[in-house]
Amino acid sequence: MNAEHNVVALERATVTCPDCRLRDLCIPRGLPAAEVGEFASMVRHGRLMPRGHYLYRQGDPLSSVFLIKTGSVKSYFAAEDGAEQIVGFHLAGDLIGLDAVERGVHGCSIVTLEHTSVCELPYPRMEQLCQRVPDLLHEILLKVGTEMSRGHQLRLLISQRGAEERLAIFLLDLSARLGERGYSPTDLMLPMSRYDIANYLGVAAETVSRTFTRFEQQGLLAVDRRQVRIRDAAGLRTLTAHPQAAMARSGTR
Amino acid sequence: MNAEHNVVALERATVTCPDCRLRDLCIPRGLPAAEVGEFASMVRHGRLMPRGHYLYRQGDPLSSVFLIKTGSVKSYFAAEDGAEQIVGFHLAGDLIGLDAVERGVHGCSIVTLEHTSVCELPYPRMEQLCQRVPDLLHEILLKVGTEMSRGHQLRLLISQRGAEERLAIFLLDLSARLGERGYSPTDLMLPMSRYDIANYLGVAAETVSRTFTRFEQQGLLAVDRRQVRIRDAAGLRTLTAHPQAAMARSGTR
DNA sequence: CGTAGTTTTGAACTACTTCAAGGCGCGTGG
DNA sequence: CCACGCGCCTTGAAGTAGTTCAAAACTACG
Repeated sequence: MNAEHNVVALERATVTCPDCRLRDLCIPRGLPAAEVGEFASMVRHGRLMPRGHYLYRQGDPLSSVFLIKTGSVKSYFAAEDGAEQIVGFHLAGDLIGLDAVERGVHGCSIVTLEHTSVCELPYPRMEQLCQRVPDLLHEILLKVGTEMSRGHQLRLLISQRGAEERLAIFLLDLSARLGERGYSPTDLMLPMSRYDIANYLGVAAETVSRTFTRFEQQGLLAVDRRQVRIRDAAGLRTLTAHPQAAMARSGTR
Repeated sequence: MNAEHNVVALERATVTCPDCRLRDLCIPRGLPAAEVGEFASMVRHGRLMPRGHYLYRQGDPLSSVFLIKTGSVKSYFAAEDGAEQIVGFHLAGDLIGLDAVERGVHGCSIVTLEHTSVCELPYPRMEQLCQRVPDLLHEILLKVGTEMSRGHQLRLLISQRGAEERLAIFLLDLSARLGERGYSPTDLMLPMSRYDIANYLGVAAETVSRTFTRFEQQGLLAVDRRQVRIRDAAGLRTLTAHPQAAMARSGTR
């Protein structure tokens, strides 16, 4: 009963932007103080959803963009023949949904990987606000640009790096992002399955598994199911410096 | 002398947006007629550049965005260790430079692959105009979004498809894009080297070469150096339907 | 006509995939 | 509270697509 009472209390306690713990990671960080209130008033705060819940699906019309408050999601899209590609994993503070600006229709699906709470911002309002508040537009373009360059680096990773290097980079990147969000950068609780990691990194799930065990044998990691402790970050970073495939020639000369 | 005279004449003949042959592919297509003139006045039209010229380099501050009028370019970025990844090939009508919105600094370099003419639009002016003309913002987000989803598909292509399928898709895509621009969709003059194609598709250059010859032996293509004729588009499309690697499991269930 | 860059071809090698099977952990229902 | 069953994960062994190395053929261009 006490527990139930707490849940209700939590849901009622709509923390708005000025008070939010993620203030410094989220969109409002770029806004002048005066505008934050207006921004906050457009947002539906802290919607809770269980694991496996879809924020939206590929093909849905764009209605809102979302901000992850706690938890994590994966985004993926499917080709006509059913092949799926995980586009990315998103953590607290990430902005989601802008993939749909293309045609007003979402290009990929978003599923929660664990209990997750999100803030929801109706898209039309966001677009209006953009025109009044130049900084907001800038902030959003920044998010989009970051995602794009992330995608490019991932392509390089996948097409020019071996499996060990891919996983090392994946773990270091995740570690850094969790660190930015106030979690431990050495003790990671992976929210995604090996299959997800494999798909994301462009290798077979078995290869991911084997690589994990090899890392453990080398003393780089302590792995217990999805609980991963980074024992030797420097060692992981070393793997990172070994290009294994030929590099691009500049061509055109 | 006659020739020299013509060159001068060409450079003087600054065709502006309302008269441009690419009107329907370029940004102004989304603008109300009244705004096109204002847009056009901000643009430096039809700058000519030889093959191998850089529009900008990775790390350069963002000063302008560019629109390709004729010719083609490739964009690539380099990791710290020197590995390079070709991000994309751009043809007439493509908008270039928005990769820099992230931090005001370009995330990749752009080189011309042949004689190319571009229109240049100073970025600050573009941003100002965005706030007055909502449609322009929309048009730009659309471009960015398209590029993003193109990147995602490419990741799927690279991590889940075999070399033959990658090349087939590459050729069909190029064919379609050239077709949209009024060129022949069956007789392609590839502006990029085999190394470029290889890097873009995430395989070795030798593999690209071998795949080309196999396609020719199968009667799918007629290949003469960079001149490629598509003899059997349907056949190429068939290759496209053969996923060769395991597909993503949905995980999370 | 020679040089440099690009492309093709050949042959050996290997990192990763695929197939197959066993183990482990967790939630469910008895 | 324990046993059952289903996913998830790991491990092994065999196969292969693609890489790497090496060198020759071709093209363009001065």
